[in-house]
Amino acid sequence: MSTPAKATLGRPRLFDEEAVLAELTALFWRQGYGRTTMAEIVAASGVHKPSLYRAFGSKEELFAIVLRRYLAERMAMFAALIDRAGNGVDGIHRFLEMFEADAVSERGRDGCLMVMASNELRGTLPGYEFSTDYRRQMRERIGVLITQALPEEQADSEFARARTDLLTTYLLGLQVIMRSGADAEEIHHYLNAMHLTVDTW
Amino acid sequence: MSTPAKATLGRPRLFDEEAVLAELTALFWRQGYGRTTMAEIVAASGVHKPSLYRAFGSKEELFAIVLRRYLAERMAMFAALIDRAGNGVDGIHRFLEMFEADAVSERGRDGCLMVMASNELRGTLPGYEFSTDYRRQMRERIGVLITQALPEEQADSEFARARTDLLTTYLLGLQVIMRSGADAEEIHHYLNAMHLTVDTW
DNA sequence: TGCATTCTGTACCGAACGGTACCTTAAGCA
DNA sequence: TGCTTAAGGTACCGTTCGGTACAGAATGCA
Repeated sequence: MSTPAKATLGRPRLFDEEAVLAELTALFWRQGYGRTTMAEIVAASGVHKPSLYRAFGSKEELFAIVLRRYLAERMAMFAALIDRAGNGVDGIHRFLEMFEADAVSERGRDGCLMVMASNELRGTLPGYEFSTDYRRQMRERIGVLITQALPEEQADSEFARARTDLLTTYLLGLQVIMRSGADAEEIHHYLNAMHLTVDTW
Repeated sequence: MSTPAKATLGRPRLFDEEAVLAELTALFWRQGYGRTTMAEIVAASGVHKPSLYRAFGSKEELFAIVLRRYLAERMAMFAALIDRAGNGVDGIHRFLEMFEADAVSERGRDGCLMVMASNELRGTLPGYEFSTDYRRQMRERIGVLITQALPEEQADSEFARARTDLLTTYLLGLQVIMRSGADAEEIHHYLNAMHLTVDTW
C-alpha cells in the first residue's frame, strides 16, 4: 500500500510517515474532523504544514488516508480477537470480555473513529462510503464468531444470521455509549446484558 | 418553558420562535453542528443575524436550546409509541414496527440528532451532559416497554433489566446504521434480527 | 404627541481558517 | 564539484468564520 523504499532522489524525508499517521489518528479520534484545525495537526505531528500537504494532500485527503488505515487496522484487530475467542458460546463470552477490556482503555473511551466519522461526515463529499464498508466488514467478522459458536448444522440458518445482525447492531450501539462519556461501570453493565442474552442461545 | 405572552413593551417580534427552532433543528440534524455556519442558519430561519443573537445567544447556546427541545420532543414521542404498542411480547413487535416506520421516513434516515451531537461534541464545553441524559431517559422508556411485555412476577427481574439494556443498546446501534446511509431494505433487515430475538423471550 | 423600549436590517469587524509561494537545505548522480 | 531533485521552514495569502455597532422602524405608555 505505502512505498517505504521510494525513489532515493532528493532530500530524504525527516519524519516517519507511519508514526505521523498514528499520531494524527489519535488526534482525529479524540476531536473529530471538524473540530481539528490544521494548526493542531501541525503541532501534533511535529511536521511543518507544507510538508504535510506534499505528503498527504489536503486536510480532507489526509483524513481519508487516516480512515482507510484505521479501517484496515481495526478489522485486523477484530479478526484477531475473534480468532483468540475460540469456539462455542463461550467464545462469544470471551470475545465480549476482550471487547470490554479495549472499551475501558484510554483509547476505547473514545468509541470508534469510524462510527464518529460516519456520524459527522455523512453525505459531505464523494468517496465517503467508509461507513458502509465498515458496517459490512464488521458484520462479516461477527458472522465468523457466530459460526464458531454454533453446531455445524445451524451455521447457515436464519437464526445464525439474525444473531450476527443483532450482535453487530449491539456493538455499534455500545460504541455510541462509549463515546458519550460512560464510565467503566456503565460499560460493564451494558455488556452484561449481552452476556445474559448469549446464555439463552 | 417558553414565555409566549411576554412583556408587550417595544416592537413585537416578527418571527415565530417555535417555527424557527423547528427549522433549525432540521438543519442541525441534517448537517451536524460543526458543518453548519451562521450564514446557513440565517438563510434557513429567514431571520437576520442580530435578531437570532438577541433571541438565542451564541451559535452554541442556540444549539443547546435546539438539543433540549429535541430531547423533550423525542422522549414524548417514545413514550407515545410505547403506550400505543400495548402489552405482551406483541407490544415489542408493534413498537419495532412503528420504530421502523419512523426510521425509513425522510427524517429518520438522519438517525438521531442526540446521538449525532454526543458523537460530535463530546467533551467540548460544560453543560453537554445531554448524551448521558438521553441514554438514561431512553433506557427508562424502554424499561416501560419491557415491563409491559413481561408477566408481573418477572417485571423486576435481572432478565427484565438485561432485556432493557440490550434493546436500548441495540436501538442506539440502529441509529448509527440509519445515519450512515443505509436504505430501507437494510434497516428492515437489521430490525428483523430483533424481531427474531424477541420471539425467544 | 413624545419618550422609552424592543426588534429589524445593513454593514462591518477581528480572528482563525485551509492552503501556498518561495527560499533554503540535503541528498543522489555525473 | 556542479546539477537535479525533493524535503524543510518561514511568511504570507484570500476567504470565511462567529459575532456586533448602529441606525431605522414599530410598539406601549404617559
